Amino acid sequence: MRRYKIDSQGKRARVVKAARRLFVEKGYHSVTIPDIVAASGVSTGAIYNYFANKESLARYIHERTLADFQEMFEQRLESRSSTCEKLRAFAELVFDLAESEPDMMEYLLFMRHCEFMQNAAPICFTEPFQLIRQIVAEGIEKGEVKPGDFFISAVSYTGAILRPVELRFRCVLEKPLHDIAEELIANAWAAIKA
Amino acid sequence: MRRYKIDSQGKRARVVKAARRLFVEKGYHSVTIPDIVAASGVSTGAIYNYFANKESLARYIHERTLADFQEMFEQRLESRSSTCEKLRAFAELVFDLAESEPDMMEYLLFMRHCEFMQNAAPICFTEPFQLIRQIVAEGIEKGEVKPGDFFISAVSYTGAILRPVELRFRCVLEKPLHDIAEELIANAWAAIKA
DNA sequence: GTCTATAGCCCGATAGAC
DNA sequence: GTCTATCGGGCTATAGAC
Repeated sequence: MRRYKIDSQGKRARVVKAARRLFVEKGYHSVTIPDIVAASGVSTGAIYNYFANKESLARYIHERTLADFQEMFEQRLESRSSTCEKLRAFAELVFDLAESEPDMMEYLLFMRHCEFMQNAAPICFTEPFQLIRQIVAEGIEKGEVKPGDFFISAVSYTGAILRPVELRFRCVLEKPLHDIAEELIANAWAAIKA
Repeated sequence: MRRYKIDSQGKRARVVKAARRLFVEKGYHSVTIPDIVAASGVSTGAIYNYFANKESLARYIHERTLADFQEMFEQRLESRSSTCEKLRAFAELVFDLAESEPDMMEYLLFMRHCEFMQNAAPICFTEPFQLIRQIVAEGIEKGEVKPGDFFISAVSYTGAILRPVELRFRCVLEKPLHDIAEELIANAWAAIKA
């Protein structure tokens, strides 16, 4: 009852890892199959054994990356009850991933999936960001977030958190995110708290 | 004493306009010369008469777009004295441009210039964003912005302003930016005010 | 399953007429 | 200055041996 395509030497995973790194760095269209071959050490023929074509490889990477992020976010939310703490969980996850899984975080921040999927939803419409908006909406009901449009408050918060991560990757911010995390989280919360 | 290449019918400008739109939409590498020919109504030969190659067209567009933004920003700063008002000038410029010059604003937000210029400075290192940081630093000195690292406060503010613009372009935000501008500016200022 | 070699296609840039 | 037609290069995806 096993999958019909066995990946005995983890080649599939190596291709995925190398390709995501390259896609983020150079953009989907700039990455050639020979590039992926060189970076992963897996041959052209083997790549086409695991993926129908370059586009379906990109789609697979996209889905996996989003699903992994969503799972991590939900896991960290379990122990948090107040709105402030839940939003902090998002910020901390993002800051942690920027250090421990930079490929994943850069993908989420910078990847243009429209280069290979014409009519896919923007990332900010996907589950994790829907969840953020829901948390903010509940925060307004509970009186923890200032009254107003929950959408606007959610955007103000995530903007104040995600922009520093972008600038850290672009080497504009010199200090590691962990050193300035508390100040960033405080600023973001000050923008929307009741 | 005139330029040696005359552009009698504004073809050069039409190429620039069409190419910037296409570059933002599809990314540098996805845009082909035939695409630009179709979108601008200018022939291949004429395009190569005005620009040495595709890359130098992209560089020209990049420089012009940044310089235009910087000029507009400086102009709007002239009448503002307090830190809050200066930062508001930035926010209002960005919101206005998103409506009146969406191509320009999308270019500034989304364009990956590293696709055609390998070692160019990130946009956030360029003059307009240096200026923002300077304004915030002065605001801290004057006691208008809370004490701390001016870099962090500048990033928190611009993040809370630019993210909504991104989401508006991605059609995640349904309301026009002008309708929610005051709330966004208030949130961003709340994040960093003294 | 995995490899190498290559077919077939499309793009950027140019040549040469007007 | 502007056009159309085309060349050479480099890409994706496949063929066929192992």
